[in-house]
Amino acid sequence: MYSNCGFPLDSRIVFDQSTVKDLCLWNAIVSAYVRNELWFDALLVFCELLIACECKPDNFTFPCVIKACGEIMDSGLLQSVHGLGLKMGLACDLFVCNALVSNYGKFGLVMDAARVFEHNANKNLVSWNSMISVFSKNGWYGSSLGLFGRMLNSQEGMVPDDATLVSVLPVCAAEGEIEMGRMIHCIAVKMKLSKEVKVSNALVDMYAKCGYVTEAQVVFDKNDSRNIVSWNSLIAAYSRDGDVCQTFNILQNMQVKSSLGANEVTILNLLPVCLQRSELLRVRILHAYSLRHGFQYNELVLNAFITAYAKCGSLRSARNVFNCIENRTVSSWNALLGGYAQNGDPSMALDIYLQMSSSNLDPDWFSISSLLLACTELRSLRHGKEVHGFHIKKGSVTDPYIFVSLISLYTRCGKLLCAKFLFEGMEDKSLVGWNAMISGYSQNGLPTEAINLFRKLVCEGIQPHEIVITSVLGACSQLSALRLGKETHCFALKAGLIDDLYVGCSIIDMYAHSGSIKQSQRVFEHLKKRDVAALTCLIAGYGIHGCGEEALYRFREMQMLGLKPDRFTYMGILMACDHMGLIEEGIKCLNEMQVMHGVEPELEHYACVIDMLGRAGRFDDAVELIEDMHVEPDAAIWNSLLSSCRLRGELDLGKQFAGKLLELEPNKADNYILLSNLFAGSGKWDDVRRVRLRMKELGLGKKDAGSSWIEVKGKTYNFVAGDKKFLESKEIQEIWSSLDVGINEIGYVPETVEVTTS
DNA sequence: ATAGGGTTAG
Repeated sequence: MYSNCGFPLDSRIVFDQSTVKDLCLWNAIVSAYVRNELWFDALLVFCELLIACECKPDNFTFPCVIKACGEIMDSGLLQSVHGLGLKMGLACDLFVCNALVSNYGKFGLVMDAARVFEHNANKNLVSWNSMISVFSKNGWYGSSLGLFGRMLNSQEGMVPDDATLVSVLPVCAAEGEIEMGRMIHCIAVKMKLSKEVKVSNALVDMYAKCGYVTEAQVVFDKNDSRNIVSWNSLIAAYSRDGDVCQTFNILQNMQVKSSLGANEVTILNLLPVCLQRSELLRVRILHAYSLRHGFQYNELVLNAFITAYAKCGSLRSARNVFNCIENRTVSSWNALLGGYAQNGDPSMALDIYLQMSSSNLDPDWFSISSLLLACTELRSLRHGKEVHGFHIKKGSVTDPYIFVSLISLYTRCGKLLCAKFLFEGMEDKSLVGWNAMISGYSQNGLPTEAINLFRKLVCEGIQPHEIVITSVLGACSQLSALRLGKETHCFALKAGLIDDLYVGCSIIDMYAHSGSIKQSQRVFEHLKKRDVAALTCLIAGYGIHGCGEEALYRFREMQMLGLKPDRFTYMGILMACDHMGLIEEGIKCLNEMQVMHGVEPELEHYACVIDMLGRAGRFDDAVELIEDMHVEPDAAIWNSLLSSCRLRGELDLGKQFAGKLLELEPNKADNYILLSNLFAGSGKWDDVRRVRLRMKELGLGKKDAGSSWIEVKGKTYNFVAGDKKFLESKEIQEIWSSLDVGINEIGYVPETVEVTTS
């Protein structure tokens, strides 16, 4: 009697006072403890029962004990109890079997659960549901759906209930099995289960995870009984879709229409959609709300805030959240580590890793993955190799993420053979893996290899996605391979990937680099959505083609449309100005980028303007600008000034610039050649000899030979200066001679004083 | 029934 009132202590007294203890009494006390979640007490009484030997536990005792084993997370004990049950001949009992199945499942012992399930001769609905759920919760998705099918076709005529549907729907969600999901939706409607809150919520979740946000919304709208889980699922749907506005609209609706407040899960669903600087305020508001509601004790919430703050550009706030965590787990460290690695402070990421190791925590695969990203960003092969070594030492689990990160690390550090070795060793090469390798080739100036690998990918019957197309277009662009580029453009059209903004940009860029700015413009005009990046590509394209005016026009148009130019846009416009010698416009752009759009000029931006000034002979202005910069000038800047001095015969200034250049790059042959050409231009032959002697002393080889190539009927021909391979062909020689004559007639006088060593 | 952190691209 007491056992039902939540006073196990009282029932214990009654129990202890009884002189004759029958099984009924034992069972009452065991189940009282279980009901009150006093698992250890339940197990102790069970032991007492066994020791007392007065009576044998039955098919009511066992399920209680099995549940207790599951709750205290002791799989060994569970197995012992199972053995005992077998000995007592209870292993075939329906209730014992069902309890065993779900508790084996809890420990991930799926095979053991399945064995018990199959062994059970009289399965009821709970048996089927339990097994389906065990498969589903342990990631055995195929088996879960398979068993669901078996259940529908079973001879016992099993009819699924809400619990069944709620177990299989997450499987469809995880596997993106929209067809199966729809079928289950039909079953739910037919059986009048679709209005059950749990079923309806699971449906919303399933549609959302399969990418059908509208359908998720429809299911949500059709059901009037909603709880916080329903709202959370819908919020998650829009958040996953990256729709910031809708995500927060739903939140507002939830608060207004149903007067429900956000809980921890709501926050966890809201935060991932905040991944831009512009969402920082939202994160701060959510943070304040969370503090007010005591969510700061939830580890998941804190980690999510660290990530969100980092993504929104406030690494300081991310750090503050982290500092407030009392019991830091590997996950908390990982959140911070990833925050620094992904958001522009890779060296801090390495620092965090050291701190993490010294606080006795063992980095896991997530940590390694972030570390590799940091090393890649830093182009630090040394650190990268260390991390790789550490990963191998840890047992080197073949995690696809790690593989891809390693490939990316090695390609970014120019070690393509290492990358290729890893790529070929990948068991199932993911699309991302293919892309890492393809873009690796492309980034290292090996566009032909990139395209060949892409062909291989298509031949293997893999369907490429937007990102791969972007990489391939980048390779085409480098080759100026118009035909190949067009082919890729068509491929993207056919594959329906053309509406992606990145793809659009790459196509514009590819046509511009392949000599067809008209095509770039046409592609741009046909874009469904024009963003900053697309306009930037077009502006840069105009720059390449010497259309400075058009570039400036588009640049103004962009601002009128209310689009904010970014650092890439400024790079494009400055290069266009540089190309056309539009110095004043260039200087104006440089001056306004910080003031008007908050884009801080980087070295490349300065380099462009300095190059312009140098070409115009305004060396004083150039030097003044260098002194004003808040960054140290790099070799490229001195190189460009030195080149300008050579063209203008500015010997003394040139020598100064050369000094700076050689300080930074003392071992590059090209720099010495440039200096020697400066001397040659002024007839200082002694100095020329001196420079060349110095080169010999330093053991510097020849300058890289300049080369050019052209695509004719799909075949690419390479030309290197001094190459006799093609010039032997009579036709080419004849054309060349006539060009030579023509160019002289217009007044071109070739410069012959330069001395090259090639 | 809803719940995190990592990989590829300009």
